[in-house]
Amino acid sequence: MHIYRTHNCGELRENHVGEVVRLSGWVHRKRDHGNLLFVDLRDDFGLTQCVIEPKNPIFDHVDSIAPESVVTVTGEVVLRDKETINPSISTGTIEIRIGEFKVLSEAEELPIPVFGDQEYPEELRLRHRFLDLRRERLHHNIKLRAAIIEDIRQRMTEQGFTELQTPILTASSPEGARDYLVPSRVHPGKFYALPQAPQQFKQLYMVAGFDRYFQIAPCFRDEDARADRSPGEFYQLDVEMSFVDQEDVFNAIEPVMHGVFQKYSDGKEVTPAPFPRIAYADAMLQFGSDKPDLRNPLRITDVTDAFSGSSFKIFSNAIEGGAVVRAIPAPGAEQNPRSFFDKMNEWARENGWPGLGYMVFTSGEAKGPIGRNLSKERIRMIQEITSLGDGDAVFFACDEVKRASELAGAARDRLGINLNLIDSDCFRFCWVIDYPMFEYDEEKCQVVFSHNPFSMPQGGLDALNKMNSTDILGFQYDIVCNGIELSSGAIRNHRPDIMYKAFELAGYSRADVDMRFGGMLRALKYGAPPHGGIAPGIDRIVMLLAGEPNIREVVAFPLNQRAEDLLMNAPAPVSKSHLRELHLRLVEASDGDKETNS
RNA sequence: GGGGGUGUAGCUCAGUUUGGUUAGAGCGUCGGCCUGUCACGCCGAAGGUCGCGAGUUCGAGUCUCGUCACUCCCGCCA
Repeated sequence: MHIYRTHNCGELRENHVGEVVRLSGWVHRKRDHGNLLFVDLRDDFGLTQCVIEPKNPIFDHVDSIAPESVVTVTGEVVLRDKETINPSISTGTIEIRIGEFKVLSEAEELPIPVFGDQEYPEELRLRHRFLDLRRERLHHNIKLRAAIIEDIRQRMTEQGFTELQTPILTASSPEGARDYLVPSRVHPGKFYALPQAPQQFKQLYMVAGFDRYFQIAPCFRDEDARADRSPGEFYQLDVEMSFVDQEDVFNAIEPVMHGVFQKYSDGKEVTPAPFPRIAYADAMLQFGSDKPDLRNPLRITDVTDAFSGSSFKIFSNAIEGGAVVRAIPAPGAEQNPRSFFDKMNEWARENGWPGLGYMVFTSGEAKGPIGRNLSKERIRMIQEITSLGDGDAVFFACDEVKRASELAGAARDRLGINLNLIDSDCFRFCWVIDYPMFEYDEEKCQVVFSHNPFSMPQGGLDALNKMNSTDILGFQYDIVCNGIELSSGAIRNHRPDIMYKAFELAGYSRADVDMRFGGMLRALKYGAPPHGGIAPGIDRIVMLLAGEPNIREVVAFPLNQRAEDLLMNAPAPVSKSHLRELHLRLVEASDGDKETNS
């Protein structure tokens, strides 16, 4: 008989009755009836009930074992009585009569129990992650993550993608997020950087003639955390394809995303391919966001014309000053008390907006302070544009374009929740396309890349030469699911002449570009195929499918919000000799330093 | 860097609004009882720097100020 086990804890059935078996696992739970003791034994595969009676000489030994100790149980599989069958576990028709009981590893009193679904503080959970990972929720999430990654690999491979590796120690990238730096021992004063994404390497693979690349790639960015953003590191399904246009990328990715979500969505409806495509400008208008949540049926409309030159002076004056008015519908909201509408306005003001006007349509009239100041024709115009009528209400966001969009988008989210309009039982995908290539940075007072500088501008060199730079669109796209941005992607700029021109518009000289992107440019000068790709975030995909509100719930060993590893104690100070070897000297931060740095 | 929330037993939380006797409950732990449980049940016990510091007061878990930790958001994330 094997020293540890003949079966696992989720394996035994009625057909094993009569066999003497050996199981090893954790003591999940004990139920002591005085003259009868039940021990639930748990491993990765399941739970098996073991039982012992006091006439057995080892009863006291078994009785005294602490929960979560690791033990080996040897004994006969016996059938349970009909009335003691437990249908909620796979091994519920049998139990093991304990013959031998060996303790492999005793557990001390637990800082967090493994049994039960009580919530515990995250700090405690992170410090004892190995215990938290034993618990059902995290254990399930991590196994789900593994299954999803395996499934993605299979789907990508089947579609003719080749899984290729890229370096972890590489060069700092001048655009984008803050890098994690690694000092070089061999080259005093010089540093490697961890890749923010394998962006340039995957393009180099295309140039090297590998037609379709993918990788479950680690990415490192030194940025502050959010609920859906792990600090430090995260994983992307990194994809790049040769000789493709935007539609080819969509056609390659849609079946993978749809397939994975369909398989692991637990019956929830998934948007069938092709996913809706929404132009960036339309997304900003209709959803007030570049990551529209299509589960929310509300659509924002522009009603500036209905207020322009009207006697509702607050809006008409603002419009003369360049403002727009966006309407957020609240269908069926008429029955709500006045406080419902006032609270929305209050919320907008609390968040720094001038306010949120509203109108309630009832028995052919528009009630509310705005309705009284507006002519019948204008009210009819608003009803027409918003497709609203009696019984409905509408909110108005009046501000300059960007801020009005933002407010309308936030109000749309809020109304969707308050009016209970969100269908939570589905995964709604869309593509957001036609991103502007450049935008004007108010602080820097110059045109900057609004997305990925390596993207191909729509219209190519012609557009860069002739168009107003902020009007130029890029072959850039995002894939969004339930309001969460899963990925950005683009058709890349594979032409050095177009690259120089694009960077020139963003204020880089030819010499700048040569210095910063020399490797990439050199590659493009010796025959580069047109190519493009995308990189959906693995952690966010798992988060959506696991139904978790926080990305740390689907990462086995996450850093906390301040980018610390509480289990391994990182980051940590290093010895002087270690620093010396790397040609580093620590500088105490004085007050003066702090001021000049901040 | 900024804003919000939280901080009371090992853990989850009540008590803070309106300052007033010995700060409570559940889970866990420990002890006792219990032959069919699977969130076993019953009885009992131990367990507290009310995050920390200062202040107001005859008196502070409760009020004020400061500070720290965690978390959510803004900034940031080509």
